[in-house]
Amino acid sequence: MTQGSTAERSTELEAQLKAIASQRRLLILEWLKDPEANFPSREHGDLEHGACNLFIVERLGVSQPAGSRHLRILTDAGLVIPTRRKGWVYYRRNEPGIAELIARIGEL
Amino acid sequence: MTQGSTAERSTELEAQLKAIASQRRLLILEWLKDPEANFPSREHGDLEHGACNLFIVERLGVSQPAGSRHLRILTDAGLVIPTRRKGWVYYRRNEPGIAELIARIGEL
DNA sequence: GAACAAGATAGCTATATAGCGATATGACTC
DNA sequence: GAGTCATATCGCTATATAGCTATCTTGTTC
Repeated sequence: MTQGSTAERSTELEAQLKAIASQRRLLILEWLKDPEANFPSREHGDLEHGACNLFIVERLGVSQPAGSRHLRILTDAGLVIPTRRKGWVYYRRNEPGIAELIARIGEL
Repeated sequence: MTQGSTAERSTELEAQLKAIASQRRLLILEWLKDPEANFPSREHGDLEHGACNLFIVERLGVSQPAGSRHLRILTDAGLVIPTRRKGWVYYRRNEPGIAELIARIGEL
């Protein structure tokens, strides 16, 4: 059984809903739809893996720790995927995860 | 213009997401899919208008004020519709509102 | 219109969330 | 392997949310 109980699934859904119930995190998800358009390239090919944490934090206009936590909440909810490369962490949308959340909300 | 600004719409979306990012409120919406099955009838024909506040509070297992606030949050978010009748308030799902929210989340 | 009952609001406490600055961790670079 | 830079975590404060009891408001009934 890779599937949790109903209660666990409910709690997970609640966590995912809380993850997107934030203006800043909605913005992050929106920006990550098109990293090339929304963020500078740190080096050739970076944007394949999404946007550098550094630029997300900067664009959010919050402190680095605050941005880091928003990204952690999105990561824990399975909505973005971090990729470590060189000294940086790049974040991209987890499209299957997002699609699954949308499907579950569709059952409301 | 009946439509608010983008910022207002975003804030409204955030409020709606926060409204459903709660186990208790998700339960209320679920129960209201079938008031007849989930709640006793207060008098003939009541359930057309949804479930009586009283029974929702009781089934939630929280105090009356706590239940009242949950219902207010759902009402403010446009997800349920209250109907006052005799001494009671009945709540039913606002299906168009829920559908609109689902559609907006689908754009995530 | 007096009595009563349902629901909303007020005032409070406890917990959760979001922000910050400071610091620890981890990974490149030399 | 020492230094440095990006990111994560810690410790704190401020605000938001959720619960309670007590009380106010409102609508119904007699």
